Amino acid sequence: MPRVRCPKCNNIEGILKAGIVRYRQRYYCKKCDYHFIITIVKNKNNQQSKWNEKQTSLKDIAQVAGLSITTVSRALNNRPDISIQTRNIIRELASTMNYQPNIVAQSLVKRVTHTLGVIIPSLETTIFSTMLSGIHEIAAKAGYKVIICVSNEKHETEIANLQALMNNMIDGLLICHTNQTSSFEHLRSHIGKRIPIVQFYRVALDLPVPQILADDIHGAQQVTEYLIKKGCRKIAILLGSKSLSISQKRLEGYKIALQKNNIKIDNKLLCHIDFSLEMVVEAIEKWLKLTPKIDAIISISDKSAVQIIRYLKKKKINVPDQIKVFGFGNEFVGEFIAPSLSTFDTNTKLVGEEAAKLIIEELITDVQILEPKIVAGKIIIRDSA
Amino acid sequence: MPRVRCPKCNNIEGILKAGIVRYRQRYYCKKCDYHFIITIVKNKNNQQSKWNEKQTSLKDIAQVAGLSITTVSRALNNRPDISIQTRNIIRELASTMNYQPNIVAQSLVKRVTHTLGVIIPSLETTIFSTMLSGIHEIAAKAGYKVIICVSNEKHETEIANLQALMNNMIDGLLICHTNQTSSFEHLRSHIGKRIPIVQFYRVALDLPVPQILADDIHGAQQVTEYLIKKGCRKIAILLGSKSLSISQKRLEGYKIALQKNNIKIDNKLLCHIDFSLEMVVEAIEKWLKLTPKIDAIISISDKSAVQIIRYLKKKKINVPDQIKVFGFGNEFVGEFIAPSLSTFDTNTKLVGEEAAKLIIEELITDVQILEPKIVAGKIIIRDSA
DNA sequence: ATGAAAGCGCTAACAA
DNA sequence: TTGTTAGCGCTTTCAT
Repeated sequence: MPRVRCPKCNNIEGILKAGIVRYRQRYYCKKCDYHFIITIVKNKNNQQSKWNEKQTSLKDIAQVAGLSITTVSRALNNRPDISIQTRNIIRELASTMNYQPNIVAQSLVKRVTHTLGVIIPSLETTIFSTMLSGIHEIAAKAGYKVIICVSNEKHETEIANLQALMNNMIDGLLICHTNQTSSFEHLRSHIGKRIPIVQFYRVALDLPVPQILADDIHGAQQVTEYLIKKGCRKIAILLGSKSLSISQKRLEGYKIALQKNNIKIDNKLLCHIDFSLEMVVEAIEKWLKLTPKIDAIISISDKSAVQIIRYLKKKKINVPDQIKVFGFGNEFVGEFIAPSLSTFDTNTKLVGEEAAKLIIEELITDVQILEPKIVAGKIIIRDSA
Repeated sequence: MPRVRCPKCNNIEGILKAGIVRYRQRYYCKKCDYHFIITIVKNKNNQQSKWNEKQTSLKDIAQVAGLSITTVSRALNNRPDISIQTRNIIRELASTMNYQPNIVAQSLVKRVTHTLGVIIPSLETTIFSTMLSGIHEIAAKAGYKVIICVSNEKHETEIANLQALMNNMIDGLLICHTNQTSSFEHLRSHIGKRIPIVQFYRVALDLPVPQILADDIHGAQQVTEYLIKKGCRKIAILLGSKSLSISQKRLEGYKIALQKNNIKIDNKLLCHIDFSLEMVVEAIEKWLKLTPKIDAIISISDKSAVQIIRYLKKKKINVPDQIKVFGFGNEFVGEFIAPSLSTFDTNTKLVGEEAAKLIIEELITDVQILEPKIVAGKIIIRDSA
């Protein structure tokens, strides 16, 4: 029995348990023949009102129940080595005292936080928030919390975020790189360490880190082949940063399709941009000056594709008759623009889900799967092509 | 000096410091006349490789430096009461040993996690991810992390999320209620306790909890008045759940505008839905059967508004000539649909930013501002009205 | 079945 | 300027 002091004679010996009253242990002091119940000591410090509302801890419960902290912990954790009686008393007490375990303390001792860190380039782009949604959904199901860091497409912010997360806050990290990220040293120093990492969507292919990819090669290939079948021969393609898997792979798929159909690859038809409206416009203007005229544009994002369509409309260029336009991502807007946008649905939510599954799997089994996983997508034909 | 044991004679007394070699304290044992440097003890447990990569702790640094943990802590926290020399040694050592403070331990002792919890109904709706983006931006600037919980518009999930967050994980909570939330008991029990709460966008108006609102009344009023000015008299309005501030306030603004212009309020023109496409269609179909014919529809969201426009187009009803359509939210899609969507820009990102500012302010100053704060928006006129 | 004690990594009051 | 000690709330051996 833990040390209990008689409130009357202040004696510590000769204190006996004397039944339970309203879930509280009642005591009897032999020396002064006194019955008492230990009441929770209220914090009389009134300066900061909100700190009075201290969370009840195991200690508080233990004190009231007249049991040791250990026993209370065991009861609350459903350990077998405890009598059903005390277990029930403690659980009842915990609920009346509104006990909530302090998970920070739990994390410290267990060295597990059940929290996943996610670094994404933006929250205001549909594909990213959709992937995040997928991640969150799986994480929540598996009992993991999700803590987000937005890099705002800035490499330095990505590095800073990484730094900020790698201090025992998280059990695992999911990362989707910035558009400008071309060096991966910041990641390299964390590979194989305590915290598992998974790259998704935009990944560094040659890094020994598990990765989940959209089906970029096949997607781009399918789209390009479709356009060729429709008679296009001068197909321009708008890409993101050169160092990103997403650009590389889509370019690869594009090239495969052209080669298969014996169409020469024209570097003037390739353009790497960072997706600001100005750069989109700049790219189109450059393309429109070419002869022979281009007859199709594949855009790496639906948002840009939609802007392209609008620009072409303004220039009185008919879509799809003169130029066909194809997007990537199947965002909401594509269905509503006129002409409605043909696009490759990369299944972004599933990409997020798979990424979360992969890392949780690794956390549970401690097995790493380095083979990149590709999430299938599908081509969606609408009016713009 | 902390206890140092001579590796040769295993003696603990008579050990002297003997200079510093490569940032490490060198010792001299008087008894056996032996110089030594303490090396970090490697974990030889090879079962789980990744646990070998234990983070270096203050203790490790202290041991290597031959100083106490306290001193190391002080040096790393830039406390004034430390000699510049040791400070530099320790910092250098920390960086070579790649020290990262364990913020879980810090949180436990400081009782502050620098983490904000956010409960939102969805991540796949632009307004919510935009608000989240605003929250995150401000939080990041103030050095707070953000942990997200998605309620999926389910009341029970909201309750579960709340429960999951209220266990010392977070310093403050930002909540945007579910479409179906009508009882707020789950929140009530946390009001005034240790963790401050801020409601945003969709709030329970009568709860004594700080709140950030979009300018729903004025927004709806402005929109309605604009439509009236354009000659509309039978203006239908599509709303969300009755218990939400957002529906109530927008309805209020709508009614004010009608009353001001002596137009009788017709309950058949009001419709509360949950935003599934089916319900949108159902609502329109009901309205289209009315005589005299409706001449305008105000939708509580741009997404629904866009669906309305498409439906009307399909039914060969001219927008805006026969029926004008107005949305709320100024989402990306509105600019691209034909006819382009007139909308009330609720400035959602700013709503998020203000919510984050409010709670961080409260965390820092411990002052609560219960006066609801309204974030101004602006009406955007395009082709649909 | 229950309790004492150690320890997770860190901070802070008090000593020296 | 530095070290000792206690303690944050919890889990986990090891006794009993």
